[in-house]
Amino acid sequence: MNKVLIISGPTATGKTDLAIKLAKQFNGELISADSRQIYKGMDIGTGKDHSKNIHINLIDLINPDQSFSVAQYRKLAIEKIEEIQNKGKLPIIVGGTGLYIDSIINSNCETYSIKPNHILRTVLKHFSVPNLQKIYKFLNKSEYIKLNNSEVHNPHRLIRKIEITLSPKKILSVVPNNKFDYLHISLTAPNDHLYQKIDKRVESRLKLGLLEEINKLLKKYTWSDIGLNTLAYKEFKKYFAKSFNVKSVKEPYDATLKDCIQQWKFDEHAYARRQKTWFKNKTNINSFDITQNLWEQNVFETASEWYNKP
RNA sequence: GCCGAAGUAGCCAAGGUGGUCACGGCACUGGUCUGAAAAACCUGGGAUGUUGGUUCGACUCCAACCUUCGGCA
Repeated sequence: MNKVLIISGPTATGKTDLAIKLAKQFNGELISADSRQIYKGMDIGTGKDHSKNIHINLIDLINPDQSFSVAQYRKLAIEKIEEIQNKGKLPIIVGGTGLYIDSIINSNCETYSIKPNHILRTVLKHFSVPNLQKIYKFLNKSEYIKLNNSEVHNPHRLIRKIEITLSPKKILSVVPNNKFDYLHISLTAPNDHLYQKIDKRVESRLKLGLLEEINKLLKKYTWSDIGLNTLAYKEFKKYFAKSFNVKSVKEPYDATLKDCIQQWKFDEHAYARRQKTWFKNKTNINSFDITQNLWEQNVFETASEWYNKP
């Protein structure tokens, strides 16, 4: 048995709920593909709101001040998939981090074998984008001219390209290409529908005590810690800078708090759009619009057919 | 009712001695992507309150009207 079921889609489409139902149906076990739920202590903002008696793998892995990357995720996820398969169960990957999902099923990227060069990154971090462009152009002109307009202005990507070029390991070790028999189900919905759901969820997360959670995190961590550069947290930086003793959300909201909340909503909308773009253009995806009738029934039919096929 | 100020995209907002119908930001839209991805980047559409007047030509000047804000009644 080499099957893996994948449930993806933009935020607020009900991926986890669906995955839990499918897990019951097909004797499955969940693996998260979520780049933020890996952080311990960041629960309300990242939406770890599933019931306690559902076990989800690959969440709560590290503290918000620790770094993590897709290459590490890939390794852990593949190990976990095999472990679950060996138990005779169906691994179900569920999450909205498209890059993480792709690292499992489209593992054609040999650069995963090139580790970050922290010294280099620390230096390059201070360079302007035009200077990074010059450096990369100097090092590898033929690759440089292939960069598209968005890549060439993206400092992260330029630094990584430089890092790869300078890596002593010129002949890249071949990353084993894991060929799982996977079914990729992706949920989607029109933007307006998602925005409404997102806005409601924002309000409910505030009521659940998001601000208290942030307060608690700030006792151990700072805004410059990488984990706090996350939707639902970073927007409140302004508010916490202003008032240190935030106890709870009181209505009517203070003006600064109101701005933070509005910004959070907008950021979530933009995030959902980016996710849709990512999944829209992937091949081999079965897409289901959750505003259509019978979508869930259709998902179960598709999944059953795939699951029962030898 | 009177006096003053202001009316530029869904919101905030720049501008000029009248001259290719107008800077930005947010929102919204589409896209990029492989060891930071809830990140970081790229792209697109949309506007001069209304009606007249002056002028070769007005968003810019003038008048009236409408609306908003402040002050006085």
